[in-house]
Amino acid sequence: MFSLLGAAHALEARLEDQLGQVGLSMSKLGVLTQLVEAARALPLSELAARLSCVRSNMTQLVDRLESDGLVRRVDDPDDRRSVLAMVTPLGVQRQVEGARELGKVREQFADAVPPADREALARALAALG
Amino acid sequence: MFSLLGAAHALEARLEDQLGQVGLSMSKLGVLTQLVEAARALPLSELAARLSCVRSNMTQLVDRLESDGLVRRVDDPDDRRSVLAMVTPLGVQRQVEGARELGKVREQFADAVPPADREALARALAALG
DNA sequence: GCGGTATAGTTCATATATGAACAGTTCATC
DNA sequence: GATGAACTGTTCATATATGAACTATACCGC
Repeated sequence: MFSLLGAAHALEARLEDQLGQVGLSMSKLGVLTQLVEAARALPLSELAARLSCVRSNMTQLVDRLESDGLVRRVDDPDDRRSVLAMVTPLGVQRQVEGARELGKVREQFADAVPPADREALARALAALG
Repeated sequence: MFSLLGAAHALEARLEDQLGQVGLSMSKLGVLTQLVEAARALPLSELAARLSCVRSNMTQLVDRLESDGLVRRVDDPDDRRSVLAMVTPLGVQRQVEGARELGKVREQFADAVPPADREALARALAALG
């Protein structure tokens, strides 16, 4: 159990480190990726739901993304309660860079797992979901 | 890669939840367990090293443990720079309760992994360490 | 239309973690 | 013995996350 937590911790550290080279974090990249994939501005609640976190967390995350210039808050014309997060051109560019860095880590990860154990690993992890 | 992160995240949530029932967190239980196992007061740096975190984190963690009444700060008679964390009787009691809750999660975890995949899982996780 | 309920985002308090900067202390070496 | 390097814990700023409390808005049933 603790090897799983340890491995995940080490992996997260490597991810944060790699993303740090383009000025991102896993959380920030997650938001940008959702916005890029949706190809439209999304309400903060929608983002919170997609990234499985509470709304107050998204408020702060978008605050930071906004002050990084990667996202802009826009009023929702259809619902005055709602605030949409819209990715900026710079944000799109960063998302691409972040995804590239993520890909590198993914490769290293794949290389590190003994090929014979991949299926069993996937199965065991799925059983824990 | 993301199933690993997801599984670890879910596991952590279950752990925190279970420990929450006795008023602890993984971090707090970690400190208490180190102190109980060492059977003596330990300097905060030593605790930080054992739990692989930075010293400033330990300062805050011990602050919270102290206000919970589970730990006391004591001057180190041999080194005036050093501050020792000493577990209180209540802290010892909590550690026992926390370890019991941890054991429950460990059992659930073991039960969830298909027996045939255990070795491969261990091997794969070790390769990622 | 009104009233109650649900939803959206924010704010606040809190927990966990990092890293930089700082003050006091120890220690090796000259 | 003085000096400088190394170490101790703390403080501060920051990032990430949760959950409770709050305001404004939307919507449902009557």
